[in-house]
Amino acid sequence: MSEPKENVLMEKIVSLCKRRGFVYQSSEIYGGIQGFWDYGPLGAELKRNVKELWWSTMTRLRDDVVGLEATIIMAPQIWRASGHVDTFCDPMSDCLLTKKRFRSDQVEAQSGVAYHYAGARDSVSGKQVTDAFAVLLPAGKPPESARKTATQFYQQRGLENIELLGERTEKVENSQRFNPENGSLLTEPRPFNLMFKTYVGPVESEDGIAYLRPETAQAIFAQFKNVLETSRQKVPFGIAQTGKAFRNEVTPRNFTFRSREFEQMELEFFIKPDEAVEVITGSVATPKRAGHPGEPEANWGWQLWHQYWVEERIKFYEGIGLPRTTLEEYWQKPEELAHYARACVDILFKFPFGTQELEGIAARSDFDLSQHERFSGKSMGVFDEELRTAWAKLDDAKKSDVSKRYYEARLKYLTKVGVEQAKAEKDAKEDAEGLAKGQYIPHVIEPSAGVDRLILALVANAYSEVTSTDDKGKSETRVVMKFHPRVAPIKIGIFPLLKNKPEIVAKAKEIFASLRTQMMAFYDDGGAIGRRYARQDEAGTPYCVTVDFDTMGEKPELLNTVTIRHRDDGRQERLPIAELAGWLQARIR
RNA sequence: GCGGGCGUAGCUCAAUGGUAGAGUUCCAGUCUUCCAAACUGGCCACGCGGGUUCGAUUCCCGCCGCCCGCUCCA
Repeated sequence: MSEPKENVLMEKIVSLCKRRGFVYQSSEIYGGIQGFWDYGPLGAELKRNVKELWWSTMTRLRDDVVGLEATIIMAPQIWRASGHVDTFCDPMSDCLLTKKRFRSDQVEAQSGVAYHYAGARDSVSGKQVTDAFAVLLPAGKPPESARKTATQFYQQRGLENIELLGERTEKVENSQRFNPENGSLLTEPRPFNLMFKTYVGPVESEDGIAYLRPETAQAIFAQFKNVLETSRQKVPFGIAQTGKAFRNEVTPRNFTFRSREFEQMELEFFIKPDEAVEVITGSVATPKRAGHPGEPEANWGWQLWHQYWVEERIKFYEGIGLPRTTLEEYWQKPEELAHYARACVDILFKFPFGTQELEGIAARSDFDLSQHERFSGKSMGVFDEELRTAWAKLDDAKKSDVSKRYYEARLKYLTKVGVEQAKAEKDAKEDAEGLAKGQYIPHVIEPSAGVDRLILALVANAYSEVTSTDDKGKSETRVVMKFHPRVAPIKIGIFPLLKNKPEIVAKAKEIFASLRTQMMAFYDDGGAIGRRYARQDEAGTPYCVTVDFDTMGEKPELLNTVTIRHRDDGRQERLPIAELAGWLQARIR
């Protein structure tokens, strides 16, 4: 699993990130803080580029997606409706003997006789330990085995010649307090709340408790009706949002991969329930083959929409320089799916520390909007004129068939979330009647990506080393960050060939002044030309131009031209200064 | 949260119970005709806090952080 070589690569990447100003540890001068990372000058540009590309791909270049920018702290009821208050708060217990960790509520219940000990004493040194311990034995097993386990426990605490103290027994029925594997007592269940808590208002009282959002998505659901009414969009359409989210991870690991403060890029794409599609178009289209299904059609059911977004997202990754060979698709198995999800595809990237998730594309049915409808008491349904018109033209058999299926789907949701049977049936019936009038709660496809993970993937993918040997036989290794020009932090480096020739310097500065209004450009006249190229290679700058004597007209036919040097192969070509901006724009867009 | 390893310039690595040294990077300068050239000068470090000691970067303890494993990952 953890080849030393992969570790070394990760260490090099972390080191380069710091050296070149991509990523620093947060609060480093105070010793750092676990799970928090800052982006330096190059990292900030890289991240901005990635977010802007996502934003324009997902919203500006599409007719059917609009944006939202919601607050990080929202009404705490949102997190009850979404389920985060419950599922983010798992009680945990550790085995006192082996330190193995358990979800307290998922420990297999056991019965038998518990042997309690108040402590132990070393019969030779006289040293005493007063930690309490207990072992559960199945009924009928000899007490000796409990004493043996307890002896191990006290040996770990530094005693050698164990004399157990205060043994007493107790009958235990269906207890979850003992390790099923060895009978050892577990620690008291301790809550692990993964949501960061804070207080709104000056008084830190229970009433003021609020949470930093653990995902950006819920705001989209909470604002769904407002966006629908003000954006002139109709289902199917999407709402996109990027922003910070916070999770108090048990173990932040792998550099920035699992951070406690991180940024997400999420789309909630709302679609009609399959029953509505069927009524309107006569039948529901389902996936025919793997790969991109093409431009959306009115008869697409949720499965085609899901496949469409998986392929759109992979296309996006390819477009910013993550080849398909570095990615993996993982279709979650039915038993792995969250209870509300119908399907979920993870897009994974082959990180040096393992193949890990970049983005999840979940088909979440109408779960989220339904939850907010129940918890807020506000309708999350939409009215669909097309559906009402089409419904009127159906024959009675079809009406009753579709109606029944919609009723069953709604009933299934309502009973699953714990609505009492009689009320669930009544509500599901109302929902089915609503469908006949053109009303439904939209279903949703959710492509949800982690910005920081993507940055790390781009950095890992770009990292490459070039070893060259000079004529003295001394070899050295240089790092080249092969970012796609679209995401590269600096697009162009501009150098005067010589620093001490004022006219060359002035010309280079002139080019810099003109290009920097259009793209991230960097002027450098420090050190030898080769050193400047090497510095830009480490920053991942795809192109560098150099102003030389020919630019100034030493060879008249080359007047006002510059050399442009390619990062990945060192190749150079000559271009008129006037064409430079256009040449670059064509490559960084 | 548990167990193991680690913590010296930005980076790579030394030495030491008695005021920390090199290479490289970086900055300034001389010199320059396209891939980390040379020379000169300069900046910069014992993670933090206790303890032992006349004196601690070195020994001990605690904390913090990083790496690995366990656990967790809606």
